[in-house]
Amino acid sequence: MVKKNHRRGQRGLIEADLVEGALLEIERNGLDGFSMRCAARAIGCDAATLIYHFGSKEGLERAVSDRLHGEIKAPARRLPWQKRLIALARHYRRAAQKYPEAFPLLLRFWSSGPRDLSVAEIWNEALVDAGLSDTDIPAVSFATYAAILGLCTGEARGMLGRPAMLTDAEANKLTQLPISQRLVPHFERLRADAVFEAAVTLLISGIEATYLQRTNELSQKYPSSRKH
Amino acid sequence: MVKKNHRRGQRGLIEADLVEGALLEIERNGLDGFSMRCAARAIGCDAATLIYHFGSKEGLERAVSDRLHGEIKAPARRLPWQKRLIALARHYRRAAQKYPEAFPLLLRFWSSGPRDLSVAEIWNEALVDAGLSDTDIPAVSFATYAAILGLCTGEARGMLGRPAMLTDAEANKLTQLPISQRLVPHFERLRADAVFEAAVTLLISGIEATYLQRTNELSQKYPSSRKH
DNA sequence: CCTCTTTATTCAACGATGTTGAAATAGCTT
DNA sequence: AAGCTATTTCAACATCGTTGAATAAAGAGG
Repeated sequence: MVKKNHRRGQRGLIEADLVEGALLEIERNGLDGFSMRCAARAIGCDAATLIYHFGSKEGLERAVSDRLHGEIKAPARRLPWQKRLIALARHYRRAAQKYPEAFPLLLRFWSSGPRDLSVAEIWNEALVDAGLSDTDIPAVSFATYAAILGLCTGEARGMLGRPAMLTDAEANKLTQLPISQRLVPHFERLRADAVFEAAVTLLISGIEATYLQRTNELSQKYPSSRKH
Repeated sequence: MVKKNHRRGQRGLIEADLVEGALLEIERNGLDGFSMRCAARAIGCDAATLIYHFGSKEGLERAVSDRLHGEIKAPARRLPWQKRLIALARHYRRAAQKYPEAFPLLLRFWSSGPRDLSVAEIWNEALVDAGLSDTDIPAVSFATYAAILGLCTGEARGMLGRPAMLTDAEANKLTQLPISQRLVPHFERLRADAVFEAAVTLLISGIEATYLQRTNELSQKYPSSRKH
């Protein structure tokens, strides 16, 4: 909460508080229900103040998105590239779990903030250390990043918490879909952790299989975790 | 356009036209600028009519999302599982290119419509034919689907069209990021096709490497495409 | 200490939005 | 023809994002 009617008219510095308040408000009211006026009231200022600092509602949301990128910590450089990518992915996932409502903003303002340049650097560096050529890296970097973001967004939106089927119409339709019907109990038993691990393993072993020789020493030293 | 002041009060059937009009309006005005009143005017009806049919703005958007799923055609079952997954992914990508503004709705209303149950069936069937066990499929299905959706959303949002860096502040920051700086020309030369191919190849060869024996006959008969 | 300038905040107002309840209308059934 | 029901419209409401003028605080220079 910013102190009101006190030391007004001073420079920046408190913008971080405004962003933090907006983030909190998004988590309280949802991304759709988020409004400048409610956020301003919760923070203790006027809606026009937020517009003054961030230009528009979109500007504020962009700032919140950038704030979320602050949750991503750089992994130790001595780690093998696989573990570095996994660490980054875990940070994104943790951010998605901590701020599920605001997380989709990352997909909306992808690569438009200053902070994610730093993340991209670490990401690309890991791919360099993996042995990929400079010409291959951009596509792989983009693809893996999109995959992780999509995955975390899906988990944040609660795509696998609830029972997949609810409506009667859907239940009826399900009887005509043999595979899906057979898999229902497995889908119900699905843990979010398993999905995340599967995705990360898929991506990393995909990189190894596609771009690296099988006998690569890194691949042997730190083999991608294989299911049982 | 629904005829106005003419044959009013008749049953359903034209709901598809309302959805189509809303989809067109979203593509014209963007997802953020999309409003019930504008859509209604473009369609030729009142905003309240849309609420009557879809319950709310969110209901209409959900219907549009379901309409988008209609763009996904089932691939021939005789194809090997890899080609089937690739075909599905291509359909999503085409939908993202055809309706870039509306496409993010798919991430928003993931697995809440009736149509995507059919898509899920095909998706899961491909994984069954790949030789995955029933216990492994849900996680892999979810992970790959999230990855494809994230990727197409990224492309639809235009994440790789424009030059990655614009601001002076960002350009300055870039000088301290050696890897990213070195990769800039490669990122500028990046084609969207390459990103998509890289992602799909990564996922499929990841599945093969993680869940299948190397000597699997399918993997030899239809090897995942390797870059040059 | 006063004054001037710059920066930050508030207030009132505007047009537009999503949604609602009552009223009106068209088609179907009897 | 009359009644019924499903559909559409209209008017109204509260709320939204944004703007421009007014105001207050802090810093600079004398």
